[in-house]
Amino acid sequence: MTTKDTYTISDLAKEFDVTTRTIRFYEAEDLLKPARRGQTRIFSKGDRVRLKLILRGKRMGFSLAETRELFDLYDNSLKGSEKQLLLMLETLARKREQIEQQKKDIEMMEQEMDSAEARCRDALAELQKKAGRKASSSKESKATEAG
Amino acid sequence: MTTKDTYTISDLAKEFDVTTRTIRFYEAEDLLKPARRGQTRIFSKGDRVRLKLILRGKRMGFSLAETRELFDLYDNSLKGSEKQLLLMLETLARKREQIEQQKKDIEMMEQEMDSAEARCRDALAELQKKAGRKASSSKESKATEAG
DNA sequence: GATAAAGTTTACGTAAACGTAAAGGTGTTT
DNA sequence: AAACACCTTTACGTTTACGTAAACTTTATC
Repeated sequence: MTTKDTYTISDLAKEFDVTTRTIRFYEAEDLLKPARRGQTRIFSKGDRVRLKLILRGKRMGFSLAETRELFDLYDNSLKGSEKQLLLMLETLARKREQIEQQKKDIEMMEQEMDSAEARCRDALAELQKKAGRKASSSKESKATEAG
Repeated sequence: MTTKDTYTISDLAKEFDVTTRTIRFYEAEDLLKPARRGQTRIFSKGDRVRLKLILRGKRMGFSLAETRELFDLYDNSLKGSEKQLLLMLETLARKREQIEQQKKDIEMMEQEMDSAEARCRDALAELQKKAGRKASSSKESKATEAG
């Protein structure tokens, strides 16, 4: 085998930098369904992937309910009646719109961060110019130009 | 003037589909600082932009605290000591990393949605093929091919 | 076989982000 | 001036997503 194929709760907690409480909470919310050996939870590779997806959802601003909805989509994309499948396609379409909005949001935020950073660097340069004049009036001065 | 240049609280609430309670909450959290005429809040164009930014932050999964931090960056990008400005640049860099991660997250999620949608459509086609056979055995059948 | 380390359940606590309701001021329109 | 719409503050309630602590069992190790 390439890697381990089962994990303890603290294995995953360490790997993904969450607490065991968090992982147990996700199980209580039916987002994870680890096997048991006696009382002890045993996580499979699939469980590990699930956890990774939950945390990705969090980074994207999804609630656990939304992530659960996505899991249902993935899990049931082969089952269900025609009506169910059509509903799923609609849900997928809505999620796609949401993602498209996020992309726009990200673009705009990047532009604003660019401009904030530019202003910030200008202000810094200004400060250093003043400091430079002060230094040259008391001692020596270096080149004014910067690469 | 091109558009209105002041707004009531319910103007903004309607435009952005939030409650007035939400807007008042943002003011209490110092994310908005509307003017007052007597007791009544009067929102400027700047306030309106702020609100838009807050809601964009929400869509991106930012907490109000994170959004406030960004506001501070924008507002203070021209002020502060050299040390402060350098700290701001670091904060900006961290935000950029966060955004980069989000882009990756979005890409992967899109791939998964593609595959979920494909499976979904396959399952649908399968169902319709069966329905087609059933129909043809009792009555007539239409073309099997789909555009 | 003691004891420490990691696992478990149960249960109360908490921060964030509002919802909801009460009680009242302002203003305008019929 | 009565009624209605919209504004305000104050304050307690609610949901989500865990944190924290207590009490207990199972597993590893010396």
